[in-house]
Amino acid sequence: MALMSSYERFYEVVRRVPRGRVTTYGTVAREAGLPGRARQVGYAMAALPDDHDVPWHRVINAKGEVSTRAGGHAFERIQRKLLEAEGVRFDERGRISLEDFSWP
DNA sequence: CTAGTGACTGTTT
DNA sequence: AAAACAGCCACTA
Repeated sequence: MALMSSYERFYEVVRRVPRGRVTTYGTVAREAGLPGRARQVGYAMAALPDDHDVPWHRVINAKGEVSTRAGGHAFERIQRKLLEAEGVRFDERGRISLEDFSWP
């Protein structure tokens, strides 16, 4: 696997995020060797194929919140539920403590 | 080719 | 603490 698209690089990084931890878009870009491309990470997540094995729900924004998306809040609700099921705790404002849960 | 858009972020108001 | 700004760049029309 010599050549990988930037999307595939992002997916590989997200696959390394352990259960019960979260990481940010900017961190994924940096770990993938493409610093400053946080927006592309979000774009890559939106473009995930149906048969992926990428824990996309562990990727949140730099504020520690689940990012909102165009179209509706259904996915955000699912994302939060998945994280809570892994033991990630949200505060009363719907934010995660990056101090406690961020990866690496 | 240009222009608009967006699962973002760090800095400055 | 929250909002505005300026970078960022692949994708689409």
